[in-house]
Amino acid sequence: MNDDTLNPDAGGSAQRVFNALSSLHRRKILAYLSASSLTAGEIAERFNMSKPSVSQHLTVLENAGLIAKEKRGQFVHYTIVTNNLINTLNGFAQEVCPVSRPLKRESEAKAKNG
Amino acid sequence: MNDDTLNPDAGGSAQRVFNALSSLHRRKILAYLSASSLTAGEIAERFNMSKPSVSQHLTVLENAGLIAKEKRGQFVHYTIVTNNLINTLNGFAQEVCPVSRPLKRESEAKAKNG
DNA sequence: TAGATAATTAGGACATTGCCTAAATACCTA
DNA sequence: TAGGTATTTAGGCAATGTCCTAATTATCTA
Repeated sequence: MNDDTLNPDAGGSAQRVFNALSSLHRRKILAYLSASSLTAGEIAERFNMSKPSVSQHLTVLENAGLIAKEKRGQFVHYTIVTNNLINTLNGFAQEVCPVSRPLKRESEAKAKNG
Repeated sequence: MNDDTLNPDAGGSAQRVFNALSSLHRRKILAYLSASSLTAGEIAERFNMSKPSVSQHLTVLENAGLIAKEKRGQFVHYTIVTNNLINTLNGFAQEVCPVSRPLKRESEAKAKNG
C-alpha cells in the first residue's frame, strides 16, 4: 500500500495523472498529441471551447507530467510525454491485478523511449 | 478518435472508469479488494471516514463496473472486477502510444479471467 | 417481537472544477 | 514603434464532488 500509484505525494504523483485523465477533453488532447505535436491554437481549434479553457486543460496535463511545452516564437508547441503516463497506468494495473509480467516489461521498455 | 476510451457514452464507459480512478480513496479500495473480497464495513474500517462516505465511493466504483457486490445476510461483500479496468487502461494506453503489442494481448488474456 | 448490527439513503455544508469574458503578456512584422 | 497574432492570467459563476450527521432499510438473534 506504500505505492507510488496510491500515494498522492509521491514522485510523479499518480494522483495528478489520474486526475488529469478524468477529463474526456484532456484524454482527447493526449490522443491528438499522440499523432503529432501541436500548438496551443491547433489544439484549441479541435474543441468547441474557448482558448483559455483549453489552456487550462493543457496546464493540468503539464502539471501531471503528461505533456511538455516548448515556446518557439509566438507559438507554444505541445508534445506528449508517454513515460509517466504508461508507468502510472501500468503501476496501478500491476497493483490491482498482480498477474501480468509482460505488462511490466512493456512499461519499462517504454520508459526508455520517453 | 472514435474509441471506447474517448467516447464517454460507449459500452463500459471509459469516462466512468477514469472518473472512478481519479480518487485516491477509490484506488485504495480497489487495491484492498485486489487482495481479497471484503464487506462494506471491513472496507470502511480501513479509512478514516464515515461509513456513508465509503458507501458512496463504493457506488461510484460499482457504477464504473470496477467492483461487484453480493448481499449475504446482513453483510454486503464487495469483489474487484478487473476486466473492465484492465481493458480500459490498456485501451487508452494503446491509443495514446500505439506501440506495444504484448500489452494488448495481456489485456485480452485478463478479460477472460474476469 | 424487540433490540442490535450492517449498510444505504437523504439532505446539507463546503471545496473544487470547468467554463466563460476581459485583460495582460509575448512576439512578430510593417 | 504601432498594430496584429498567439497564448496565458485574472476573476466570476454555475455545476459537481466529497464529506458529514440523521434517518431508514434489512437482517440477525435473544
